[in-house]
Amino acid sequence: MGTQQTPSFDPLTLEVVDLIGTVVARYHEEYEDAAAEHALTGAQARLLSLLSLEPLPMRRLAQRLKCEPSNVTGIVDRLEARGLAERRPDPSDRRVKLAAATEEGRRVARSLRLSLRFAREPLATLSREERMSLRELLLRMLDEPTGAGA
Amino acid sequence: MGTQQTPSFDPLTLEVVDLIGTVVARYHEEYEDAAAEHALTGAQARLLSLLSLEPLPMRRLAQRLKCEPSNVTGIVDRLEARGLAERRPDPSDRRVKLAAATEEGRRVARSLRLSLRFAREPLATLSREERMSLRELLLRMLDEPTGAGA
DNA sequence: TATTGTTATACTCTATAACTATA
DNA sequence: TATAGTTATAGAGTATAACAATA
Repeated sequence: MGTQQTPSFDPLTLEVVDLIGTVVARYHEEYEDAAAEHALTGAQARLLSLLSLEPLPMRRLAQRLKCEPSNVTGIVDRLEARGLAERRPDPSDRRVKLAAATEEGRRVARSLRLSLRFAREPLATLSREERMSLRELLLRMLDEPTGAGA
Repeated sequence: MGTQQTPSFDPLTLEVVDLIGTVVARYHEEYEDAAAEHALTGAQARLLSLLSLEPLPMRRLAQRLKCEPSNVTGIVDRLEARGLAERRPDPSDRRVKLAAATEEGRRVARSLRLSLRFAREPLATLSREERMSLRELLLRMLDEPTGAGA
């Protein structure tokens, strides 16, 4: 509306925001590449990575992936068709289906994790002390839940 | 190949990588939300943001967005249908079409940029000195082009 | 002959709404 | 009645291949 209130957009902040944007772009690129190397889409890779830790109800998967439950059906379908995931009944609630990674699925997930070069290369140039600094700064950044609004 | 070389996956590095993943997720979420508030998809928002700086050939847009040129056709089509972008001939090469943001498109792009809360809120908790430290660390991280490979 | 942009095609992801089977 | 998962549908992004216009 009309006059903007100039929200702390000083040059330094803008530069840092831009750098974060670059990190985000790089991260995504490498994640998609790593997924593609395993013939997985990004969504499939993310879902399989979740399942490699523990079986989860379809509903929970949707929450984790921040998408509608109907989408999870299709993604799990495709992983299941390739033998990377399976559906199991939940003994305590017969409405629930637990999605779980197969042994092959866990193997692929581990391979995917290891192929994420982002983990070693960019951070490899940082010393242990610098990594600790970075950890602190990122923690501070992510601290407030969603911002106190106005 | 074969035996993995255990790429410096110490606890600290893993934690930092995880934090970066969280930042990436948060950034994307907020970007998508900001785009949706303007009735734009993420891809449309990214393309429009590029055009708000300068007109670009379709081919260049594809390179910037890291996608195939055929996809750009559709995205620009949708922006054009809403009066946010337009195609112009390139005087120097009649094969080329320059995509450009309309005045309305630039207005939306600016509004989008301002609504990216990620710029102020997470960084607002950091002092100027801390922001400078963060900038240095991020620059160091992004320094090496793509990793020296093997 | 090579390049630019487009079209046609197919697949995946996405949200919405309606459906089923449980609870 | 409420919830979990699915299906059906439609829109958008994506890559591939083939095409017209231009270089």
